[in-house]
Amino acid sequence: MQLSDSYNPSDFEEKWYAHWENKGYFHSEPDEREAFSVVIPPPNVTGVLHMGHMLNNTIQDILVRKARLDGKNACWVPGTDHASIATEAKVVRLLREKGIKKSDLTREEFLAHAWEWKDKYGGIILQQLKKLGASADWERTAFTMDEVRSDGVTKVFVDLYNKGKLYRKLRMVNWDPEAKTVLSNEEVLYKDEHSKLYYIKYQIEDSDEYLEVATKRPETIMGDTAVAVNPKDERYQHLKGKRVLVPLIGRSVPIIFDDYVDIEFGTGALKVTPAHDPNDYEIGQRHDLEVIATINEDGTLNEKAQLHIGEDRFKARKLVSKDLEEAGLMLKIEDYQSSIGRSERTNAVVEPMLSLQWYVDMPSIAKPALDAVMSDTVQFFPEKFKNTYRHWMENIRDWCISRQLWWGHRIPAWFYNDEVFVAESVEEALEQAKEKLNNPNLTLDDLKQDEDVLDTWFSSWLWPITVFDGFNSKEEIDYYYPTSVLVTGWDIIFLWVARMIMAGYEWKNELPFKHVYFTGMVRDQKRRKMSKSLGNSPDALKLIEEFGADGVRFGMLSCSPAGGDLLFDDKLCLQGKNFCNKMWNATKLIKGWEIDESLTTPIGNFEAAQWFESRKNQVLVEVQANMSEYRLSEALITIYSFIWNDFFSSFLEYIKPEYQKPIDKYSVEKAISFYSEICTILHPFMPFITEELWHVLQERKEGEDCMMSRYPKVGDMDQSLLADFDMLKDATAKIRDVRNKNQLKPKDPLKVQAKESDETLKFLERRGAVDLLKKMAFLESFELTNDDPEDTVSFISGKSAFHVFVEKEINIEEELEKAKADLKHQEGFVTGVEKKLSNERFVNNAPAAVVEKEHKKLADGKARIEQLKTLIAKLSNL
RNA sequence: GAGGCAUUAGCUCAGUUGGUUUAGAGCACUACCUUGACAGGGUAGGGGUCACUGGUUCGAGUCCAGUAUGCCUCACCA
Repeated sequence: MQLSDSYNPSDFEEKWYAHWENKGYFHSEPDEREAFSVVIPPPNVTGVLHMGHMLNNTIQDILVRKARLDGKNACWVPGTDHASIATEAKVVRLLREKGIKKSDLTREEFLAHAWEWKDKYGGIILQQLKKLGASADWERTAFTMDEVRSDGVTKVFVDLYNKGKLYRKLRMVNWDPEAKTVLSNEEVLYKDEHSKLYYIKYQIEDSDEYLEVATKRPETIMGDTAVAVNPKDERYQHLKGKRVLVPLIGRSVPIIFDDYVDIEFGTGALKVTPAHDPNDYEIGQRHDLEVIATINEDGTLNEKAQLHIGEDRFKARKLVSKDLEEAGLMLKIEDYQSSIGRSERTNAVVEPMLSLQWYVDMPSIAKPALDAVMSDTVQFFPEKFKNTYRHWMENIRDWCISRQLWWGHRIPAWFYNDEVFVAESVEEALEQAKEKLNNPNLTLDDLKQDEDVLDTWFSSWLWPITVFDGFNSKEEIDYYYPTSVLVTGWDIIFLWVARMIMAGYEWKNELPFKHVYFTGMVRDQKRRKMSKSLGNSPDALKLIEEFGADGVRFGMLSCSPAGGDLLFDDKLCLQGKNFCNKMWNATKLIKGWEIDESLTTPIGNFEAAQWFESRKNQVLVEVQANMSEYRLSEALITIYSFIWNDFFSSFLEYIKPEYQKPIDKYSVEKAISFYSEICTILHPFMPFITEELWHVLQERKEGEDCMMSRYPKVGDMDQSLLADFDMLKDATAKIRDVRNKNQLKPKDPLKVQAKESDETLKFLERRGAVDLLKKMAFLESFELTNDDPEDTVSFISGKSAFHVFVEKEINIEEELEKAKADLKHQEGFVTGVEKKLSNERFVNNAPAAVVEKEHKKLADGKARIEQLKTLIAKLSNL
């Protein structure tokens, strides 16, 4: 394959993705290999790709591709969820634009529209994931509302009901007046917002006295059915048995005494509106108060409010406030900060309402799930989320799962008058009804199915089971379950992660995944969460267009510690793209070399290859350690600097022939085989460029693709060789520095002598490394000496002095100063070590290896000091 | 109100169960380098008393306690 002149990702990214897909590389079937399975956190079917998805799916792809390269049977199941509220809202809006009102449609008609929309636009996000390189098994694409997944939902609902872990109850709920549905606690987001505290006078019945009450919500006073004070409150003892009149409407309500009331807060008197406040409702229950609901499902006041009927609750607040002022009943209005709950999906202020809903008894299923995480059976990365998880699980509350919507799984419960029958089908429900009611004449028409659907999460929590058809067949679920790792954001730890673990234990009696990797939240440079409304989120597809998928993947990953925030910056993608460009050019260099088979391999090249092999093994160990702890960012940086520094800057420079001279065959073959291994090592992170270069580097057989290659195994590391090459690198850098500081040309040949020592003697024996030092530092000679030559610029490498003969006036002052500073540093170092070693308790208590290391540090330090002192003496005499 | 997490170079972060030549990386910065794979580049360099105060230990960026600052989660008083 030919290489074009410059790196241009759009030239080949689509080509390779199509190639992989056509070859069926993404598809997995159970076999005898070890399985590595991952289920995608199903994105909302209405969604489009944003930065969070990019990060999350890049990470999954890295893990899956790595597992594949390790020879595992990798299976990444993609799919979407039906996003009840969001999708229904979207479809309602689209219909409205066409002039169709939802209320004019039957349920069936509406659902037909919704499905039409879903089939046409749903799942765009999955197509977008392909641009990112996601190696998901598209043949397995699942949807929470398809047949298999729906079937699981029904089975689970019926099962929980039969086990007595699911029930229907009248309760104060979180109502979303915009979506006109109830929400679970987890779908309500609380934030401090500015509001006002209104101080209102309630006249005491048959008296001129007033009782002052503070409230945030004057528009609810028409629903008041009592005013409460604390029984210990001295101020109100005389009001026992008295009643007050609700302002504006004049209803007479009792003054009640309840411990709940805080004497310190406000006026110490609380208006009680049982229909519209959870705490008031409980007080109402205790005191047997009337419940007067004054607010409609859509947040407007109803006729029970008597005033401002039909007005929205916020407008009504202003109107009632004005009424009160006009009536002289408003004492004062204070600014006030308080926590306001809003719907996660619609952002509407949640209205507490009394409503009959279905609930799952969570405490009854939570324990195994809590234990699994606390014992690390299910392991969290990072670990700190165990705390959050435990806290929630130990205080878990029942889960409200019904929703007043049409788009979703309809609740499998049928009513006959007040009797309810829960079954997998209406026929079964009918059988139950006939038996229970002892009425064989009942027909299907007599039963009326619950109108509501289930919370979307009630299908998502089964995802790791249902994507493998785990409620119906054994083959796949036994092979792929439990899945290997779940990659998701910590923001849905309760909404999704905890519930999946509970479902896993409830129905599979087993964990759903072994590891959970919590990604960070993608934020902008000002640490703001990226959001549509702020407009601070870059267009994901445009980014890919600009930097290439590999560049974007690099950018996302190079700054994403697990669980921490990710401060996204375009520049990181640019760095990724530049890295690709560098790899491209290095390939051009290698492919441009002319091979002369008659040339013998220089010993330097030979040793360089041996060194690189050892260095590679070091890196592999490091990468493996990082990957196994999900330190992906570090793994990538390790690989990045290995490629750039060790392979390009060192190895290729070591073996590079002189300009326009040919190279020996061995060196090129080594370069190509190393580069191929590098492609495999980097492939999980940057799949496209590595596949492209893999094929450019050498002709490959059909099916011999980088994506399906094998990850290199860790081999031996020659520590002595590595040490010699460290000296080579260090000495080269320092000689170059001498050139820089003395304005010597990079290629003026220099003479260098090193003081004879055990390490320099050893280095000299490494003939190839010596050759390379001469080559890299442009030396005309390098030899050992026992003298301390004059007229040289000197430095210390390791513990040995190196002398560079510069044919130039030396700035003695500067050299002396530098040497003295270095000496001071070294002396401080040695003093520290000596102190340690003179401490008997250290020598006696520390492990032998540590003590020995300290001895070596001391000896090396002393050797350096000696060299420096000699150098200083020499300079001082000049 | 309860709990959690953080504080390391100008910025963003590593520092893997306390011991690897008295703290690392990327970006940013400085100097020099441009007809040679690559200026989307090369070569080298400067920059940190690891928030503060005590303690444990032979040894602390790493463990403990307290202080300060910041962030987050949960539960909430109208």
